[in-house]
Amino acid sequence: MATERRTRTQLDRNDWIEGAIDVLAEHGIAGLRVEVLAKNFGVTKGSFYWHFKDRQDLLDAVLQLWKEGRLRDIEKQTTAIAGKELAQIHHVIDVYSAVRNRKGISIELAVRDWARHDPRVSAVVEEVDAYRLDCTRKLFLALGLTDDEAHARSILVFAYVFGHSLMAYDRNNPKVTEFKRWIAERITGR
Amino acid sequence: MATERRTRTQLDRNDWIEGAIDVLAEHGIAGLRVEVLAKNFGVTKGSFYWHFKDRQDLLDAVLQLWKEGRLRDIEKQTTAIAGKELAQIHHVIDVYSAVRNRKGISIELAVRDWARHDPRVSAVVEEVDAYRLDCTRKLFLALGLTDDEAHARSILVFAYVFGHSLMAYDRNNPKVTEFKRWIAERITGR
DNA sequence: GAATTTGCGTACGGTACCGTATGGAAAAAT
DNA sequence: ATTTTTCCATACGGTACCGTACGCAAATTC
Repeated sequence: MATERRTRTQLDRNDWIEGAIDVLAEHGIAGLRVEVLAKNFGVTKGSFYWHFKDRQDLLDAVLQLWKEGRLRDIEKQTTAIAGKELAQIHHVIDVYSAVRNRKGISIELAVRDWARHDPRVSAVVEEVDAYRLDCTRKLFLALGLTDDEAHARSILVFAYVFGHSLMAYDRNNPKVTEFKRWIAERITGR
Repeated sequence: MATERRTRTQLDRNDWIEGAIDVLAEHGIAGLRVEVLAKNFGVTKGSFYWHFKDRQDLLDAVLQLWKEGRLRDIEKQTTAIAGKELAQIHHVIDVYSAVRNRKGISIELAVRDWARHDPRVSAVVEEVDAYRLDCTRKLFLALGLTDDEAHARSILVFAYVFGHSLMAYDRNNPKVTEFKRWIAERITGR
């Protein structure tokens, strides 16, 4: 009998931000409205405006949390045991383009679309991109590649990963796994 | 003295659709509102609702026009003189990721974002993707590659192209042209 | 040249939001 | 046990849309 909201303690700022990221992933930045978000939580916006100055305040917080999370994640995904750098790069490609990571991909695409209409967001995405490229480049450098080649390959890694998630090609193709494997080897140079 | 609208003959359905595509490229599907579009043309929405049943009617027309244009374009860009297939693939990569083609890229990204929230749009994008992959695969096949490898490389071509346009990395890097060249060669296998 | 059709303006009701003001219950502090 | 603070509901005014009803002038047909 609707005890969920009753037992559930009150919402704090972080709950709102995480809920907002869910909505962002599902409906994009345009669908991230405070009244909709409040309805999702089963409360009214009276609650929202207690925790946040206005909608922009929430958006700023969402962006900040996303940025921190992405920076921490790429750092974690690219720390390799010495001698295992190649496997680590394959791991990065796999993790960032994984079918299991649907929500992560949705968030990524939603933020990038958001960035196309907001320079502040664009700046953050640039920062994250730069760091991702940097981390990945280090792995290539450890493999003995030149700086330029390591840079180019890093760009290819992420361009492929995000481009792939953007495409709506034969997902149910049985050979998809083979193709992905083949492509990954082509990108890393084996 | 504002003769533009006076000398300019009345708007027909196609004018509205093309204007809509401009707005779509700049503000995304969420920013494509009929009152805004009307204001862009310097008319009221009374005009719009004469040419269109409702907003969805316009969106359908936009999607249809986009689809036809993309199908025609990829066909045109991938018809190669015998023996010049490799150069043609490089041409495709160049054209679809070109900096000059900013508007085209904006439209592409806007449509793909639109597709993420509308299955009808998603279906069309899938169609276009499939045709693009098919056309490009034929070029690789002409180079003597196996069907699987031609398929995988085609996926890589477009994943890279769209992924690259999605990324906000060092655009003002002087070495960008070199990197793009290097990557293109890596994708085509030289 | 009167009648019609075409293309658009004006005016309206309705919806979905944003942000504010205010009140009030429950929890925490005193 | 009051008082205070926390957290949320209610109610409101305002904006930006959508779609419809209707009017009207210019172009077209008769």
